[in-house]
Amino acid sequence: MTDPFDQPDQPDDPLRPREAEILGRIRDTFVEKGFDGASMQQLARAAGMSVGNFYRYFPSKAAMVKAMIRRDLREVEEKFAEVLRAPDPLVALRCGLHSRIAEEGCDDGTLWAEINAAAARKPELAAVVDGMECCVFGHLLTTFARITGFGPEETARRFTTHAAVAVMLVNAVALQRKTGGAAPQDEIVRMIQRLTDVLLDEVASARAGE
Amino acid sequence: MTDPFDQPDQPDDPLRPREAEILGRIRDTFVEKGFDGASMQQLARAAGMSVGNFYRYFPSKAAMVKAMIRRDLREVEEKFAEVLRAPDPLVALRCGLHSRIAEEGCDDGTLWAEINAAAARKPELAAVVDGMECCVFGHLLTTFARITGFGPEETARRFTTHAAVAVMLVNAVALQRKTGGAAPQDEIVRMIQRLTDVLLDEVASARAGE
DNA sequence: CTGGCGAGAGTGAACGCTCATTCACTCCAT
DNA sequence: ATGGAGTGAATGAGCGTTCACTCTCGCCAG
Repeated sequence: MTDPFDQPDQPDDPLRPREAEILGRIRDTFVEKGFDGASMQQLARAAGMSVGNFYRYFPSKAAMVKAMIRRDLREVEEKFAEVLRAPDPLVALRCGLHSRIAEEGCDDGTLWAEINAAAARKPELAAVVDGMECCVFGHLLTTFARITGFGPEETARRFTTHAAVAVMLVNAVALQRKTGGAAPQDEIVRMIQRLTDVLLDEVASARAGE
Repeated sequence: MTDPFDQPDQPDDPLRPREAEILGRIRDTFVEKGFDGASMQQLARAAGMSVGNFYRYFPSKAAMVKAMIRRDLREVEEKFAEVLRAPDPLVALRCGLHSRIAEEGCDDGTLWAEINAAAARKPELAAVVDGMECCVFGHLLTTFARITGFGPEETARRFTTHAAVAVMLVNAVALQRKTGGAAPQDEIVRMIQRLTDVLLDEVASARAGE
């Protein structure tokens, strides 16, 4: 637990291609077996290599999850950058949220549920997850600021809760297990999208100087 | 996996007091270590007894979770019965949902996240969780029917999605890990309550014969 | 009153197994 | 020949599960 290898925690380390490839290969194993359930030998086999060699790339399960989260975060940041570049950020954000909610149905959700559950008891994971959420928060608030015309601190004062709840809604869809068929998935998606619209409308209707 | 001991799966078996007491003692261990993370010897120690004796009460971890879920379900059914007895079921339901959302902050959430993650890969658990959700669904729809005056099948046709999303919102609050302080918990709670109100208002505004 | 008996609660060492982690080793391109 | 990539047997800790055992009652025959 002393983690002497943990120094290269620079948020900008570029995740070399080999690591990324391995991450892609072991994903399914994590989804199927869970964080505690997946053994290092199973993960190594899934990655197509021996245990010993596997340790050269990821010294622990936590390290893998960290890498996964960092990779996902990178994608999300890309999306936010696009939104800010768009001519109408409100429309772009709404559209981005909608498609994120619609996509989230796949087993991304299972993986995320697993990571969240694991984070609840491994503090080092919790730190990474918190870092990610905090970062998403920041981007969301920046976008809100652009939309409303408020300054950063005024935006934070008014809309931090909106941002938090928006994140929760996206997570909620992701975490939803496939219910036996009680309600059709696409209708649920549409309704959640409508609820996010309620939040965005509140933000948009508070434009500065109106 | 043959589960010959599983016959007493009658949904109405009364969960004898000793089992209930043990459940109360091991709860925290499950919360701290997770489903796979908590070992039988740890759980037995938490229950204040030896491993051997522990097996006399719960032949597997899944059995414990089943018992926990059944106990929770019993409480929820009690609440729904109250709502239906109330003079104005809409008000009672709204109030019940609100307080459920407000209470859900404690580590109930962690436990539920754990159970959900575990259910994603242990089919026998998934069955129990599905059973519970399905049951909650049913009660919610019954209440909706009472509120609107529609028949059961018409209510289901119109409002199954509303029920599903309401359940999701409650879960979302429960699953929320304590974020470092990005947004104050009570404001988030209030906003989620407002979103459930959006759903309930839609249901209520569709009263039959208006 | 008493002695013995059986049932239920409780014990913890022991079994076979899987796990995370290490390490002496081999390849092979440079 | 050097060093990075890769191997897989070995180690020891910890796991779920079992089982032979003890302890403590209440009960009834004598």
